[in-house]
Amino acid sequence: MERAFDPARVEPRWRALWEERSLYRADPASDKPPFCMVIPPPNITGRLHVGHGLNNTLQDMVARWKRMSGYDVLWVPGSDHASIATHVMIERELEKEGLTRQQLGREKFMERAWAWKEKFGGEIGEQLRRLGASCDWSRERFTMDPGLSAAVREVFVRLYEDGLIYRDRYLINWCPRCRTAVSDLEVVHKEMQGKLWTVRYPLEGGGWISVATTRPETILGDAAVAVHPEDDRHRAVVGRTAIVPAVGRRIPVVADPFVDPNFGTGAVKVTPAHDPNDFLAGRRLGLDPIVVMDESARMTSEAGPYSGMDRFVCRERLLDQLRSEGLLLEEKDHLLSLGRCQRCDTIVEPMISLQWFVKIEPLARPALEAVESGRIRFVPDQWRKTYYEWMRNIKDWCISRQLWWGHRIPAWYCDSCGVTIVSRRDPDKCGTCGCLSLTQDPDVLDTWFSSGLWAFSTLGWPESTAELRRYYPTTLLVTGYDIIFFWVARMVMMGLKFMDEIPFKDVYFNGLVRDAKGEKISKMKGNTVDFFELMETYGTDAVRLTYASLSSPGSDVALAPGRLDGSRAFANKIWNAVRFARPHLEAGAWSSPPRREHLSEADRWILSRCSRVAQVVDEAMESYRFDEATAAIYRFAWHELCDWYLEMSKPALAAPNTPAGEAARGTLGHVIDRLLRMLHPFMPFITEELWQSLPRPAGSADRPVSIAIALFPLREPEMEDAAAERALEILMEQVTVRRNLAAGKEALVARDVPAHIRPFTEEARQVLERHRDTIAGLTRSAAPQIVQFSTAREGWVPIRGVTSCTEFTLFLTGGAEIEAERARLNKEIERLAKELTVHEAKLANEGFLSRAKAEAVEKVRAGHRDLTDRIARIRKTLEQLGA
RNA sequence: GGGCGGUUAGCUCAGCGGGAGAGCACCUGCCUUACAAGCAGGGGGUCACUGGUUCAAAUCCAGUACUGCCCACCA
Repeated sequence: MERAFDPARVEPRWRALWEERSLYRADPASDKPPFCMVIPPPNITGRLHVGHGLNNTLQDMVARWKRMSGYDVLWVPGSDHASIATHVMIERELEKEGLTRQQLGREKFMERAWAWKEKFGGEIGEQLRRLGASCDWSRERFTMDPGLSAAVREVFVRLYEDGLIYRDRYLINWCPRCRTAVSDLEVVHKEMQGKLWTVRYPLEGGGWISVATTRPETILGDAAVAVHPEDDRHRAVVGRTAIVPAVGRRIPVVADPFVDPNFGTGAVKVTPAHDPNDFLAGRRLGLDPIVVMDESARMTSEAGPYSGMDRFVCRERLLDQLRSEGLLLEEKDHLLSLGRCQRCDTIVEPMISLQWFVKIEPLARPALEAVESGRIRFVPDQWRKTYYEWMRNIKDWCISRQLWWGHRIPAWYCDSCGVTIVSRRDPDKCGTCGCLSLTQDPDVLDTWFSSGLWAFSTLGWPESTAELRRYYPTTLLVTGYDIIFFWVARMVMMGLKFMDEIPFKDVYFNGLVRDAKGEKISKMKGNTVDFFELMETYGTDAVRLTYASLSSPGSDVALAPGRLDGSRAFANKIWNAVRFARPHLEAGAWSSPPRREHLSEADRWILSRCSRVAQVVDEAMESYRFDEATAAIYRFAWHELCDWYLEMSKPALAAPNTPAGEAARGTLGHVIDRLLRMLHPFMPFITEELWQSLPRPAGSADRPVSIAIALFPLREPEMEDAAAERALEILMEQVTVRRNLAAGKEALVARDVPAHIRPFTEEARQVLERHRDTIAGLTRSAAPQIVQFSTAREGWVPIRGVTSCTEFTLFLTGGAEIEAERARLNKEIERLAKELTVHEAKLANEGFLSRAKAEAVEKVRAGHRDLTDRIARIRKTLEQLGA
């Protein structure tokens, strides 16, 4: 067995076994209690990234833990067609070929999209397996597979029949690059330095009124100028007619309270076709919208001389014209928040358009209640507020997209009478006029429409399947907080509407993954971390452990190399602990749990600790404290089992045929076995490898084929032993103080001169009497004497340390050796003092620091501190020598 | 403009009413027959600031300052 853990050699083997044996297959007929999660389906737009890594690692930890705890676990895997996101990816490819999707045509485009899906959809599965994800692959779903498409259609029709889906001409967000409507959520607002222009509109019959705008090109679509009804400055102009510059349109000056009299000039241009506020104002005031931009954001014929021009070119030209006509009064910098397309970053344009909407309020009300009442629990709790905030101010959801990749809207329009037919089955004729010529709506649905159904559509809805009956509502959803509105909220609404039941009981929101410096990872910044390289470098288990150890509720996860290093070191530590244990376990029979009669105090101590840690881990998992669970195991494995127990039990293990040896062997086997099992959800590969490599205890039933289906360790009250724990605390304290006293004075510590321990209590005395040899072994020295008074010894120098229950006296060699050591140390101080002088001079010379030099100086300072420290330490040793 | 977080050792983070902690980095000594990705020891923090509550505050309350994120139609 190799001296170091090599993940690359170990991981593939177990992935194969897990797959072959279908270990993660759920069984609706099982008599175990069900536990179900649906994966947040990754988009088929590309490879998984570190964020997916975190999300799926946490899910897998819960899945494995629950499976080992006796649940029938169903973790449904799958992927999302990601309508608009996939469009953007494919269109980027097309662009390289000099094509647009319109040139390619709908059919050809769909072929490409399906090919894309085949490629990336498949890779997603591979990548999840690579991570060790214990999904039920036999139940893998895709948002556009036939079953889910049927669910989408059923939902659309039912919502339509219930009057919750309607079609309307309304002002929506339009992405001119994607050439589709997008929902409010798909618009990302970014602050930018822009300009605010003040423009003068002539009034008919003389005079003028000036208005401010950040988008001058919309002037061409103005339908009115509005002022506040109470604004005295403008009272006189209300009712008069203004002339729109450049196009000469005559528009009214109106009064409406939506105008803020304190902003700009107090008068505002009204462009009902291209601004949300103005759209509503226009409806209120009965103004006709004038559409001046088309679907590519080029100016329409309504824009007169600017017709056919790009919106931003038009802006500049128009400004030139206004300037030359003396109508541009002012131009100043203005901070503005620009809406951009979430997927392609193009500046979106508010546009009037005929779209399908979901009337959301009736769906939102029960969804709000489900969380308020606690039927659905959010972890961490703080996200409830965010959810409430959004739900209480929710607006109708624009669900139609002028795209091709997605679920086509099941609506047909009669070519002769124009009636709309929404139907579960494709209609062949118009039910109203009998006409045979019907045209299906060309649009597809927002990608989130289908993901909103994911919790039940993946289980077979609208069919009443065994899965649906058994696993719905699902138990837990693990997802990122960035899709709380996009996805979580919509699943709650859809679940309640169509299943009449919440979609999940708990929602755990994992953090965002950030880079080593804690900064948000983005392609723009160029600080992306390749997830697969990460696993390559550190091993999947170490990456998983790092994710878990950094997952404290409500905080993001920074991929700090230090943490990853620590996890990798831990994997190696476990590897070597088992490498040490294996020959002993192979040397003779052992039973688990070990027979009690010959157990040493150390045995009883580690068994007791093992039980307590199992309980801590189980409780931590129950409350989704992955950080606490892994910290408890880490500490136990490294700092209790390895640092103390393995060292203490070596003498007993060396004598396998004695009762003590057998007891130690049994203890070791028992504890290692349980450690591996409790660690398995976090580090599945290494634990499987090691667990499989161990001989099984005598007389045990056949071992499960995989540790993944072994039982998760629980507390064993009969193993808990407070007396042994207390005794070991005393013992460890003595060893530590002995090491402490000797540290740095190795030359002066006599191995053959016993130390004295003066116990303060009878309890301590008894413990120490029992463990004199253990102390000797762990400190590589002679056994200490347990004394009532520590007496001075001729020719030896005592140094003393006090513990909670003893005074520990260590004797150093006396006389000549001390003098020699003193001389050596004095010389060392001299040398360091010289070095220190140099440092001080350097620091003094710095005077004014250029910023660039600051770092170098900081280094010198650190060196300075170190030197000072070292001198102080040596002085301390000298003092002790003098004592 | 609203809302939610964060500010603890050089770095990444736990702790959230009585002892200031972990991993990494750093320093010292060790290749001790599981592990040098290791062992043993060590240094390092007015727990952002101010005020309040309390016998007691990193921890509770109020405010301040930075900082991150979400939401929002102010032209």
